[in-house]
Amino acid sequence: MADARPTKLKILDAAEELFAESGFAETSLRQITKKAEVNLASVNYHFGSKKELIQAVLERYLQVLVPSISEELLILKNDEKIPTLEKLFSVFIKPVLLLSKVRKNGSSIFLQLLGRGYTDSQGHLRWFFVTHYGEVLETFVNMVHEANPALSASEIFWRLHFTLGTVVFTMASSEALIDISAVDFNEKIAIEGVIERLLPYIAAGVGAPGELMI
Amino acid sequence: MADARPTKLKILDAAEELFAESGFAETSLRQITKKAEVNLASVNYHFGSKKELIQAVLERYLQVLVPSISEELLILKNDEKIPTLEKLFSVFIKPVLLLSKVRKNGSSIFLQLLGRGYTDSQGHLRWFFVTHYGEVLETFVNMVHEANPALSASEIFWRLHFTLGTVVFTMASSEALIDISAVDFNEKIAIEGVIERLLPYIAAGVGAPGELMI
DNA sequence: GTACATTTCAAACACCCGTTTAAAACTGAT
DNA sequence: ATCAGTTTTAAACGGGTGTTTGAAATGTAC
Repeated sequence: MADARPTKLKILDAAEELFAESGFAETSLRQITKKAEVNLASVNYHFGSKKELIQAVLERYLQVLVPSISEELLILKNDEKIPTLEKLFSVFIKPVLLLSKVRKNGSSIFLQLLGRGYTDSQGHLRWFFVTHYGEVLETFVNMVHEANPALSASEIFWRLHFTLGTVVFTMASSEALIDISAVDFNEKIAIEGVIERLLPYIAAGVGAPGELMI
Repeated sequence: MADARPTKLKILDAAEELFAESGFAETSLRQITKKAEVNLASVNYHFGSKKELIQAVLERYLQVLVPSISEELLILKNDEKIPTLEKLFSVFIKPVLLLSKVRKNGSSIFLQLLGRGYTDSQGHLRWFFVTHYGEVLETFVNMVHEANPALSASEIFWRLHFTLGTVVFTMASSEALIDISAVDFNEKIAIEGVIERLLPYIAAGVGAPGELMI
């Protein structure tokens, strides 16, 4: 039974799994093409370079995800009430979970890729993110500010970066964490469970009072 | 003017800076020995392997840091009152800031190294941490539970990992974040400033109410 | 000053990487 | 069946990696 998928797809599918598992730098084109059962040179033929393959892997998800998030943000924005932080962060949940319909384990893989993208100091990815999808991000930041006007712009900047760290780090190691949780606490949770636990944490963190006396 | 430091020290000093800057995997022994102005082979002669060099770099800090944290934890533990989460997390501040007396920019370098240690999926480091310094960690987790008994052990596990993610991610990229903050908000802050902003965030996150209805 | 142990050094080793090449195989239209 | 365009293939290229080697240099004790 031969695999009918076109080579380009086989490469993308194999690459995203390996990237999510081990990171971008640590995954070689030889591993990818072996898993995809295609020739080594086909990566450069179809994508040009490894860099462009990484971007193609991410773009396949972002093309679905970002418009969907953007849409939900607009709905919230057109409400008469200013949304709470919880509601605001919840905007990401449905679109992310929807990714699992696009591809098996899509949500989990994408979040792991996102984590890798930020931790594997691949400079070109930061640039890629903001130039392609910076607009939605800006809208979101503005709405966070509206939801919590007591905070200065600088404080929001820092807290959103703390939040990014939480999300990205958790998701990059989510498989290991889920395993530990299953063994140590007899709790079998899925990616939805992780998100469920994450939300109150980050909402409380971003919404914390401004100053702390030690 | 010849450099009088012994070769082993020269290597450690050069290595920690490059590791903090670019990560462990991304830093080659050739870069390190060039910066240290020593022969390439001397790393293997003095440390055995790159892996052991990485551990030696971290151990130099942990040897100072962990006993100091352990001591502060004991003081809190012997108090009659159960400490708040803020007080509990503050336990790390003084010991970490003290590292800058041991070596120039020690606090910042160590925190960046810690970040790299967790994100550069160097598996052997996780093992190294828990086998060498797991005891203090356990004490700390127990005290967090006492400070917030409403949370289940599993919830504490997750929230402390979220916190680790925040700290580690922030510190791994702290230089870039401090730069952005300086340019975008005209705010010149140092590592102490980052910690100051981090504390209320993680205290609020860990102390957040247990469940959230969406 | 000679003998011994430690440390330094340049060179080579074996291996893995991303990329390129040019020929071969396969397409689909005429 | 022929031809042009696309895709696949094996092999090689140039370069970087951590590590090892064996000789040279240095340090130390008698």
